[in-house]
Amino acid sequence: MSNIEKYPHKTLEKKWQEEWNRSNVFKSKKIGPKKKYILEMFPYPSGNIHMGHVRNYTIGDVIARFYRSNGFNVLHPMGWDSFGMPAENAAIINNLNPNDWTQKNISTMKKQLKRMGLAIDWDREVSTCSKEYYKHQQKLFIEFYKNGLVYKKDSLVNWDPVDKTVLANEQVVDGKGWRSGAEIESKVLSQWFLKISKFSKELLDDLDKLEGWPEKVKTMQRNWIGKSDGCEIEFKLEDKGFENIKVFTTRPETIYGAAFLGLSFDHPLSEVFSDDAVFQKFRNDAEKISQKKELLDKAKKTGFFTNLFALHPFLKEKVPIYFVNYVLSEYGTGAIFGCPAHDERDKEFALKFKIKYKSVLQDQSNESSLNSGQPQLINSGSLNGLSVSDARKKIIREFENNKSGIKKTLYRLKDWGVSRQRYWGCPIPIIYREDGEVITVPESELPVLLPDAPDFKASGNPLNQKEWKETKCTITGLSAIRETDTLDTFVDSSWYFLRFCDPKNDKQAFDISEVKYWLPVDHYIGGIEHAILHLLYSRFFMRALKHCGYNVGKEPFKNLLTQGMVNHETYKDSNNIWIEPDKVIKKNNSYFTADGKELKKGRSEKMSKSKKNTIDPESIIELYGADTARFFMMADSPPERDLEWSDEGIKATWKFLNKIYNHLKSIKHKFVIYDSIPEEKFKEEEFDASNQKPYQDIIDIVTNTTVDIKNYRFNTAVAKLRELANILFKVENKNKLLNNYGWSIFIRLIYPFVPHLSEELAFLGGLKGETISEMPWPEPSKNINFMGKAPVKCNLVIQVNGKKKFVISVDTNLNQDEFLKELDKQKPDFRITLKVVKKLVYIKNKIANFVV
RNA sequence: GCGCUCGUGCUGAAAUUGGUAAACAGACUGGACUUAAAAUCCAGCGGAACAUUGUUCCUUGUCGGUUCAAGUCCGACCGAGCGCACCA
Repeated sequence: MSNIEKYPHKTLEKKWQEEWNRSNVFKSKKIGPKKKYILEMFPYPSGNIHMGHVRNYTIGDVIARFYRSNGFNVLHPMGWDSFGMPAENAAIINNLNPNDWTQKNISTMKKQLKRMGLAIDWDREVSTCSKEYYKHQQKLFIEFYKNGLVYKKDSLVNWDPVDKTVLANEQVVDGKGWRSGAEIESKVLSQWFLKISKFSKELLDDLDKLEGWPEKVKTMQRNWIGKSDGCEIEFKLEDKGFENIKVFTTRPETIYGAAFLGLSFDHPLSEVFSDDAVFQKFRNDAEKISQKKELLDKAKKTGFFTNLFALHPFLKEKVPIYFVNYVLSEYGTGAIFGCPAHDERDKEFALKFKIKYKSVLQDQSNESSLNSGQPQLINSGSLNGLSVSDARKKIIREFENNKSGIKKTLYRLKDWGVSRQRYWGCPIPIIYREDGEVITVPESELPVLLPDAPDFKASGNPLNQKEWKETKCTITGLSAIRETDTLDTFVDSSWYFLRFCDPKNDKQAFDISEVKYWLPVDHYIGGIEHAILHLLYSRFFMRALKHCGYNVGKEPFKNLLTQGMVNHETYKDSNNIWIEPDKVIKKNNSYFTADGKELKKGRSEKMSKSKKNTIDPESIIELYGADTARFFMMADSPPERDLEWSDEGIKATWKFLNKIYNHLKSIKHKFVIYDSIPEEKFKEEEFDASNQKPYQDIIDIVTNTTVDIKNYRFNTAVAKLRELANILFKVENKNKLLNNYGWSIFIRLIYPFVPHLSEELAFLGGLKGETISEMPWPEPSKNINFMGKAPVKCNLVIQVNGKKKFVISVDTNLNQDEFLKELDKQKPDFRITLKVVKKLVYIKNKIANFVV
């Protein structure tokens, strides 16, 4: 057995968790102007926490504890995104009640989170599946409805055949369900929509103001909203018996190159051909490929000629009209003008149908266009000789003058379909009366509760049953049917950060003064996978609330940190079956199972059950303690990058903490609370020049660690803390006072990362009646003038022609002449060997470059 | 095709405003302690050359540019990851 004591992480962590609980030190108070709202994306209660949670919540906790120590009122709450399909699926498979299943998971995961030692105000806990929460959500839905932000319409929807529900566009990834992975089918259903498209412009423009968001997330949202500046052009038909055809284009200046019109298969004009068998064949094929991404990618351009012609708005020419299979019905007007000379798709189509076309832009390789730097318009009437941007401006004016076109901006963002044909979600508070009226449930009758004991044996939506859906309108007494769809769970998470500000309010979703005080969330931490889903919906909700008259800000999250995944090595056997890494035996770069079968080592991938490379946080906390797990999570990689899990890494982290604990115990350190410049204290003892450097280092580390944490650079903050420990191990016996001071600073700086150990070390060092959690952060300071004595020495790099030659140690703040004198003293030969010096660049305290 | 992010040792990585490249770790190697192992402690750890333990040179994907000075700024190219995409 080892001769040093293993540090008692279990008893120690339990002790401090109980102490924090007892003193209720993390309760949020609404006093004074300085606040910080720290939030991590709340978890879905799936059963147990995983390493991704550990990383997410540790990052948030470090930030929360840091700002609390820095004198801010911190709101750091936790809740549960507790509606959703896994509960229902578990219920169907194991014949459980979804609510029981969910509550059990919440209580397990709450215990696990508490063991991590998070500084959370648990009094503010919310759970989206509780009627106290969804009651307010129903009220908000009704308000949105009354303010024109909710509507119902028949629409072609994304149908997930595995989860048996509709998905929003954002939830379909590469044609597959984001959760089930099933091929998504198209289906017409009557659906509820939230009018997110009303705010397309704002949602896009305001991204520029979100300075605290990663560029990547903003780009993803920009792409998703998809703005196109262009022009809507109206073509008259040669045969007066038909309506004009509107097309949308972002390149109106190429109008003189228009060789045909292309319509989508379901364009209104298609009705004319409903009896035409050839057209029907085309239409069926086009419809099919539009529904499956794989078909779409492979499909060749094809079409159907209508034998109709449109008139070119400027040329007296006829333009043939085709139905084509590559124009989307839901974008723009579902019609385009084809310009084969300058569009690859139109070119492919024109070649196939032998449509004649001409170029309207100078060839890029042509000499005259090279001279001017940009191509000019040709064959384009009044536009000839203009650049693309000038021609565009001019042609839009001409369209608007002869009333054949209008400038227009389109957005790709569509309204948010929120109907889900599932039981375990928030009921939509709408009833359909027998007289045909659709009305909202009166406020006094809210919440519309889910039935307690649903019957999952019958197929389809359990709400779609007589006992629950049949009701009466209390105003008219007429009988009515309840809406049986429930809301998408992304609605639940679109306002939970508002509810945390005032979680117990029974009368309203939140009190505006509470929200005004706490919002926006100052630091929001979560996975990149919500870049366009949850984060866009939440931004929409704020604007929707504002539209309904709530005096809330526009942006919910001021700073966003998207943390990377936790990865772990993977192995497969010869049958491509995943093997747990801890069952792998390594021999000279080859890998085997216990019974000798050779394995292939795969890439390090995100921990997942299917790849069998997960590590259970509970067992890690059991073995090494929460502090070790937390410290390891923050130590190696920057938070936004992926983190590689390694058994050696976690072990080495534990060794470091163990070493600190045993060392401080053995030297019987005394915890002291000097502020940043404790010079008077130090005067009491002899304090010679040998202590100057370590003292300076301690001060620098306070400053730099503080800056690092503020900027999310936790890995470098940890490196500096290790550096400080290394310095203090060396300093140890030279000066007791400096040593105590250094370790006391260390204990306070390491507090956000390993709070239990920090508290315990201060306690062992004699801190009584107060805890580190209640103590202010050591104040970073600048320009330390050491004990009023001579300024400190510094290293000066001597370069010749920009290349380092050597380093000398000199007094700080020398001017150039003083420096040269000092240089000659230390290296008498150096300047002689240089011969001719053309130039000397001298930067105080940093560098001297001799150019020869 | 369009956009974003990023290329640094064996590995994770570090390097305020351009100013000592590789901090802090992991793995590895050697040594001390031990009957032995573990634990712990000490030392080494980008490459090359000359030389016998110090000196010189090279090194941040490639090529070029700006500068006294470039991992950092600019341009082109190569490569990786992610997002969007028949969006007119």
